[in-house]
Amino acid sequence: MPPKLKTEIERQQLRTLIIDAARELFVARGVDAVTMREIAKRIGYSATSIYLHFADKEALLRAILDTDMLALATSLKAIVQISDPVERMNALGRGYVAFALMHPNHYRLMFMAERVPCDPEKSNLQQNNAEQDAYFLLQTVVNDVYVAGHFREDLQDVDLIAQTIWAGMHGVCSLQISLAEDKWVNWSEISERLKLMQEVMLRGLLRD
Amino acid sequence: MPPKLKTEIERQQLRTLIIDAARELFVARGVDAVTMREIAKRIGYSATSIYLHFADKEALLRAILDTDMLALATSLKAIVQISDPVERMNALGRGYVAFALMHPNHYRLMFMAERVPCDPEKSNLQQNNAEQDAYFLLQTVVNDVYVAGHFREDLQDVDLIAQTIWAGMHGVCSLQISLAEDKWVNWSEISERLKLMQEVMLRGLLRD
DNA sequence: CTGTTAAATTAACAATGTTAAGTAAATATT
DNA sequence: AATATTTACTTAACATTGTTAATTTAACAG
Repeated sequence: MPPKLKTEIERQQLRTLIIDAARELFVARGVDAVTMREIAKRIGYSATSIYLHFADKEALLRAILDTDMLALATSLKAIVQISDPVERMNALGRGYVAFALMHPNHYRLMFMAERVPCDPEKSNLQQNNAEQDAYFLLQTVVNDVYVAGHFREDLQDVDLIAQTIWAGMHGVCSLQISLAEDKWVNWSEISERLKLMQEVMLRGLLRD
Repeated sequence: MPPKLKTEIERQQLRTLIIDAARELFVARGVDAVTMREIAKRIGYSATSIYLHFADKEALLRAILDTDMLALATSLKAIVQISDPVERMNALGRGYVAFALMHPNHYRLMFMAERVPCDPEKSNLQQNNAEQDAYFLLQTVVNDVYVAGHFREDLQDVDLIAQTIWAGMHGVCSLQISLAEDKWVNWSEISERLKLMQEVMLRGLLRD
């Protein structure tokens, strides 16, 4: 019962259907816990049909990650309107953390999983396009603060500063995502942990 | 061919043998990539024998994590000899990061994996014993700095400070472990990223 | 009308975590 | 000493998984 000869558009639609179904399941229960058969069933196809669109489960995951990276960049796009560079940088951090905590399982797949998430070679996203590349957006925003002369004078490496800010935000997010339920630690409120991390970053990086 | 009636000590030895073999394989290739049959083969038993000592693969992993947590605490034990509280806190951070980067796959299992790593109920480790509980050691060291009056005066919550320091160190370590090979980002040297994070933490948390 | 191709399916495989059933030796009981 | 039970293990077996091969059905081309 093959309804035959699909247009390129129809093929893309099915591809997207698979991606969306798979993402929903991956995010809800983790990549390893979701079977190809289950994804297929969800959209009314047999498991093997997925292999007509993706080489294997890994390739399917990569395609999902691509769209999630785009979603992150898109969710941060609006902050470029903020005129004060330091306030813009703060807003970027807040936006990043908001995305991470609102979509913890996406975030886990994107930045915490075993697989390397992004390779410009294998991605459809445009590197160094602020609308698609959140890291480039961070670089840009940090560079603006640098050019405005707000960082301490011994800090001259924009990449290094950006990566340190990222590490600080990522540390808060990933500890929360991995260990929030951990009974061993008496966790403070996530909002307080985030607030203190941002203060520490600003005090540590900016001129007095 | 059962060589029969083992003493409790012999049972413990076999248990440890399984744990050590499993850890070596898990660390080398990841939990999901290693099969129970493979672990068993490595020590000359059949796969089902493992189930006489561990309920399932998850329980085996938990037992491994317990011993790794102990290894972390043990590797940090020596820093308590440092008399200056701030220097002691610095050394703790350096030691933590050194452990993470020297044993990245252990670290991944301990703090980055999907499973909640520690629950005092299910662990054999003693919580609040600095020789077994690295988080307690961190709390203690941070508290010493607090009591010595070195933190900014608006910082009154030792747990919150400790968790923020942990987040900063964890951010550097986990980004490195997950994304060091990522071609998307032009990474600075890990040593520089670590150094800047420590500076930022100190400037951000301590009195001027 | 016939042959080729496209889009899907069902069958089949090897591998995996795990459980069930079996076996042989040491111990316990009579 | 003979038998029964327990212990420590093994082999068989199962259901599930990712994936490939073989098959089906329908649309299109000539």
